[in-house]
Amino acid sequence: MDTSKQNTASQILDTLTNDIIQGEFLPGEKLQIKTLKDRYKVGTSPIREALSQLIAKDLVVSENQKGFYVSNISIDDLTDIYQARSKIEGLCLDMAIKKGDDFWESKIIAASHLLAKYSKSENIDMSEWQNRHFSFHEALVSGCDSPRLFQIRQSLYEKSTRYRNLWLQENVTNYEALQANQNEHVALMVLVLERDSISAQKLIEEHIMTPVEMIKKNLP
Amino acid sequence: MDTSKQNTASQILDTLTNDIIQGEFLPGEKLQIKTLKDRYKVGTSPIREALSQLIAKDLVVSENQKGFYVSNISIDDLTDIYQARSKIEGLCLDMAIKKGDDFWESKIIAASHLLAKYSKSENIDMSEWQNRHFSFHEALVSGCDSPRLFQIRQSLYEKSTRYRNLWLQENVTNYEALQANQNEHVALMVLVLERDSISAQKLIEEHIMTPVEMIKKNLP
DNA sequence: TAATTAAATAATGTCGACATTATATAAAAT
DNA sequence: ATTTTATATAATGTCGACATTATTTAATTA
Repeated sequence: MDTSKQNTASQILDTLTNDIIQGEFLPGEKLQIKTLKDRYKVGTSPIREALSQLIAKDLVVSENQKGFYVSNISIDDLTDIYQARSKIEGLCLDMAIKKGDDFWESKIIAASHLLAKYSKSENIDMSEWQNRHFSFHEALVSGCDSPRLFQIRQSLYEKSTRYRNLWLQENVTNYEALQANQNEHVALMVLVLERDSISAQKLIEEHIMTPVEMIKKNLP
Repeated sequence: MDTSKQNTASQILDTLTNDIIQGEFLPGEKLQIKTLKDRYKVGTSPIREALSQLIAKDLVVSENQKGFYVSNISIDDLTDIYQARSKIEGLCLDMAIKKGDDFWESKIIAASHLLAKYSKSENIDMSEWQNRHFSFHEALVSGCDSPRLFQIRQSLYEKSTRYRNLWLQENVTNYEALQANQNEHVALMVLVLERDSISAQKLIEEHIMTPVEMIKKNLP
């Protein structure tokens, strides 16, 4: 698909997706057609087409003749998403370790350096830290050449991000937690470069599950 | 969502999904709005909303101002889907083995019996065999209580079905292949009931990958 | 006053119309 | 004859209108 010249529906989809993930629209909130039309200054069709795609992505639910609502959140769902995500990440990492080449290794080392340097720095801007964190994990699994697994990974990441954002809004970063986190990253890289798939898989699963308990406690 | 009183868009989605998976519309085929309106006797909106959902489900692609097309197929995509499917099925089975109770075990034994009996029978109706085959595999993973993993499993199954249908149309079933297949089912059940997760996972992955080579050769 | 019913208001889901863009056809040029 | 340009045709994507269904408000009853 050509993304340079999108149609209105696609633009609305991107914006709405973002607005939901960023918590602009809260879980369970009604998405009234008229409100959305006014907000985004477009007609009925693009709104409904975007909402249709969001239904397929599980970010929106609809009831016939009653309209559209942002998908609800729950502790069970949070746990399920993170658990599934950790397993999928494990699969991706396993495949990456089995198929990754020199170029893949170098990408990991580069990304790790960027993350390590920033984690040690004085004033940490969380947005920048998240970029580097994201890139590091992306690098780890980049050797996995399964488009479908990647797509699943991305979709679950998106869903988990919504939960994380609902939590982050009211929480500042904890320095010690960040350092513990960073130690795991280094350990992870070592295991991956040693091609120790079993241990790496185990660690990445634990790593991803780490924030779950904290998010649970802080869920609105 | 209430499925008893669906709206037009949802009905069209179901029908269209089926028509694509069953090969009523072929890979790469253009899905012209007017044609679909005439075929299903509805207006523009429900058609476009259904197509929007199919885009999110990867069964349809669209290009701005050029319209909608059934997603293309390829050997690479076929392989990727089956590979991802086998891994996901492995995850589901692993979790089922770890969490399954007596009731789950009995469901497996019951489904296995139905499949075994039918596989030995004289005149095998493939549609009925597929039902029982499906139910057996469903029973195996039914102990897995992760909605998300199940959803991913279902989504990949749907995609693989399209490939299988494109192949099945021109192929009759091979008796020996069916018996070999059936032997695997029995072995699988034994491993699962013994709670031998590692071996069961290995076998299910191979089991799912079995038809890939044959489908490859017969792809249109 | 609380519960029930009726009327009024508002929202949803579907439709056909229309402007814009792409494609097919015909005319002109090399 | 082939390429290029101009014209005609067709399809897409968006819009507001409207019938249908839900929700709110007011009126009626117990």
